[in-house]
Amino acid sequence: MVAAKKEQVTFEIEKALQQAKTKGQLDFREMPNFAVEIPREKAHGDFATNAALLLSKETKMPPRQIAQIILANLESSNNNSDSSSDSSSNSSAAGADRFEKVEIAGPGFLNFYLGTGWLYKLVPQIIAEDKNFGKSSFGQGEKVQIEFVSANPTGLLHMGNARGAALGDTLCNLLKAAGYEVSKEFYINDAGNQIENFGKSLEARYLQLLGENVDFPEEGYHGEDIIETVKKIMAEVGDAYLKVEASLRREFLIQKALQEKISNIKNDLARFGVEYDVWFSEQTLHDSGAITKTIQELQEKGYIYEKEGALWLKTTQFGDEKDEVMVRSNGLPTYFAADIAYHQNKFERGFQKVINIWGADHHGHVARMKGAMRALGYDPEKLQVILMQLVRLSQEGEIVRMSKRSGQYITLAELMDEVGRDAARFFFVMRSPDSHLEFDLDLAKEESAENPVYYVQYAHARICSILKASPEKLTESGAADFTLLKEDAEIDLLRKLADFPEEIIEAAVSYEPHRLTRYAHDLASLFHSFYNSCRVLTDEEELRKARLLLVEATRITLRNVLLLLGVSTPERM
RNA sequence: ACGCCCGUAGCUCAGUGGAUAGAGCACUGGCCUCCGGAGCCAGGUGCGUAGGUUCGAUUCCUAUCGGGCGUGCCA
Repeated sequence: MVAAKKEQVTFEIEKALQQAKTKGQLDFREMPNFAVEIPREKAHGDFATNAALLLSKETKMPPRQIAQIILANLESSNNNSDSSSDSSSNSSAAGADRFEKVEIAGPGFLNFYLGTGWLYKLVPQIIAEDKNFGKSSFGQGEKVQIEFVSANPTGLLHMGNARGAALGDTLCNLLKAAGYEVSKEFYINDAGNQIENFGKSLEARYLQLLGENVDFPEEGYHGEDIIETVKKIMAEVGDAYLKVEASLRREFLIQKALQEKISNIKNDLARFGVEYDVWFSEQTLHDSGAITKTIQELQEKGYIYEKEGALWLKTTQFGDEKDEVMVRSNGLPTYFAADIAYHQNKFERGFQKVINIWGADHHGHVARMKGAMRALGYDPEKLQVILMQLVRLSQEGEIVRMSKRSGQYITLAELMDEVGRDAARFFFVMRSPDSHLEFDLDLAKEESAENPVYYVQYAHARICSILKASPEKLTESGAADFTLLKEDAEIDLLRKLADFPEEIIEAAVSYEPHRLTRYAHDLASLFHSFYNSCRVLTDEEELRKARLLLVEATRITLRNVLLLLGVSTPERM
């Protein structure tokens, strides 16, 4: 709705510029790339453009004078349209869509005032669209694959994984709402070195629990959870693997433990509201020969050479500081080689866009991976990596150091126990991925009104309460005279509701889920203000009906945005 | 040493090549005969520093300082 208005404004300005050029009033070669935006200040109208400022240099004229010319041409084209529509039986419908007024302001901005007519059509539209309000076909069904979390199955999910989960899942919801076809994927690193390590750690714990005196591997996983896992396995098989060959024992423990770990991860993520479409095993890439095939392909294209018994990829050709090993001298492919094969596999599956959410500690990997994709003949632009900065945990004013090796970290499960899913998800998505998110455990634990998620949910619950208390059911008052909604608080609320579909598109295309929490908070805030200045259940029947429907439209929008965020929508709190 | 990210109010963070840079928390003072006070309204010396590009820079560029991360035949 807003988008349509914006297009109209853009179109009118272009028409006016063209007209001025034709008349010889303005001299420019190409249509300037002017902006049409919703001004920060309400006093600056519904839309504003900087077209005159941009043309100042080329035309060698003062911006305000240019604005004056544009304005004059806007008016004359408006008049033309008006006179043509006058011949129709009723010109007021067309007139309502036209600008109420256009002003020159500041250094040369043109401010457009639309009036309120178009806003009054909004409420019934939102109510009719209901769960679909906000959705669009912007993405035109483009197939997008998004991989996130992909935590090593050797441990539990930590805060960084939780941030990735919240961001990734919300981004998926956003992209779907914006008309993309999205597939969510978790890449299971169930092969390679860390699995070897995992096996050694499991074995050591197993033998220790059976009373054997063995050292724990230096590079092993020291976490308590490994012991728990081994205990569970022992409850099933006892000491049956005490005296078997070490490699068999290790293999058994690895398989059992992986099963248990992955199932834990799945459960924790599901509890966090995240369900994947695909769980992709790295091991399958080894088993199917996909990695070998990828390496061969790179070799044939001349990107691979041998040195000191290892195969190297010429990543320096892609701007890397040094080349990377693909196959170690012991014959085993590296994680990097597997990851290239994995990404090739993604493109082979026909995705037009492939998104990864990685921790910032992997940033060195981005250029290499994009380079590898180009080497394989794919457009690296289609691979989008969202880097998120690491989560800092603070408690009692101190930064808590987290390390997977040492097993010192707060898990996703613990986080949900303490602060709940709603608060955790909202909190993680609230910050831009670029920010070093500081998670204050004490504050989060408090579960008090300090958490912004309650503020938004409270608005929703409050609305539900009003609707319940209403003397008439909404269906009885489907129609209303919305022009009765004249208060500033009402108009502000309507404008915010109108923004929602475009807000989704912008958040989706810029991969910025945090815009959504901002929108949710702003909308809740405008509702609370409205609530305090306008009584909904007033004795004036017509006004009551109009306000009830406005409130219902607000409820729908709040619910839809919370749904996108994966946050619950309580009717009572 | 080099590379990437960040530096905005007391704290945690938004934001933009444009008009008077915002929110939450904290602090102070108001607002319930009335739909939920987990609410509303009012209150602020802030864009790390120095140059440059521009009609206009907090935003873009360069340098510099401070913090985080990375630079493995680990993942």
